[in-house]
Amino acid sequence: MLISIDERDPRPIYSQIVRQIKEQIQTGDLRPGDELPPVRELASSLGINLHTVRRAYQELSSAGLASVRSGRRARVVRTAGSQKVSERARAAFIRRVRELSIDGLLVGFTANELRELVRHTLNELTAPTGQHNQ
Amino acid sequence: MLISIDERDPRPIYSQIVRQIKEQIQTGDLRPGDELPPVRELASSLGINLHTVRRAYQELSSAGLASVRSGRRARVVRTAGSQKVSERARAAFIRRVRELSIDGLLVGFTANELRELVRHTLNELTAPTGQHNQ
DNA sequence: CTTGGTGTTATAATTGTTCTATAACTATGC
DNA sequence: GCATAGTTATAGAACAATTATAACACCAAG
Repeated sequence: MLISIDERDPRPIYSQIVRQIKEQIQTGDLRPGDELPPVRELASSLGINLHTVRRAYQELSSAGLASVRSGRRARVVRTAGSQKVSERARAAFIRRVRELSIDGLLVGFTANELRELVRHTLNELTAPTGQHNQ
Repeated sequence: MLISIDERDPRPIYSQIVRQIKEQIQTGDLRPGDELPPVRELASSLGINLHTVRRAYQELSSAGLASVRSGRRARVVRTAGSQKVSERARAAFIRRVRELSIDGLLVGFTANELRELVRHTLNELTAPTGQHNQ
């Protein structure tokens, strides 16, 4: 489990953890059924409190990406990424896309550059290489 | 100046204001040189404190989108969107694109759906209609 | 059925952020 | 000078994030 905390990142620690685990799930570094480290273990290895890790696991659980249940180790859920998109989640996500697009344009990217950037990013994220699946 | 505050939105008020002004700049509702309302005026019209509005204006100023200087009205800066992308801003933005892409995939969108969503969003944002320019 | 490892719950204290409230200050334009 | 801006300085309330402790509940393995 490779997780690191960036002190300069203004985002909360639990959120950084969620982000990195999500990334590992998407890239295939974490596969369905894989165990996440125990909260105490990850906490002490990162030098943080167990509740901070717990909160991260809860977020993953709420997002339907991890199964955390008392007594058993937290695991990456088997159905990750294959669920149907709820209407609410869909609307929220579209808003995020719109906001990010606006920021990109205002920062100086052209629409074409943005389309290309997204295309490239998606290729990288969904390419068989690095997926570790099979 | 059409700004509204959503109590249910967990994001801070100043951040909601920034977001909406950015959007209006991008869509052309606010054009380079346009004046923003005085902090006290916008604050009272929204029923919030002047410092909250001030903070929003500061963020816009930091982002290079508004010129706010003592004694004069805050204005939308003329160079909005035409600046060169700094290497740091570029890297930060690419990270955001990657994160949003991962979230989209994990929520259940396909790569094609995401590309299409971005294409559609960018078209809407950069189409001549609604730009109010010229 | 006990034990060890796990997540969970409960409190509380600390720190930083957001928002409000007041008041005074400084800069600009007329 | 005066009115209209943004700015600075406190201060406090409310909330969020993090830490700290301790005990509790659940599960698998021996």
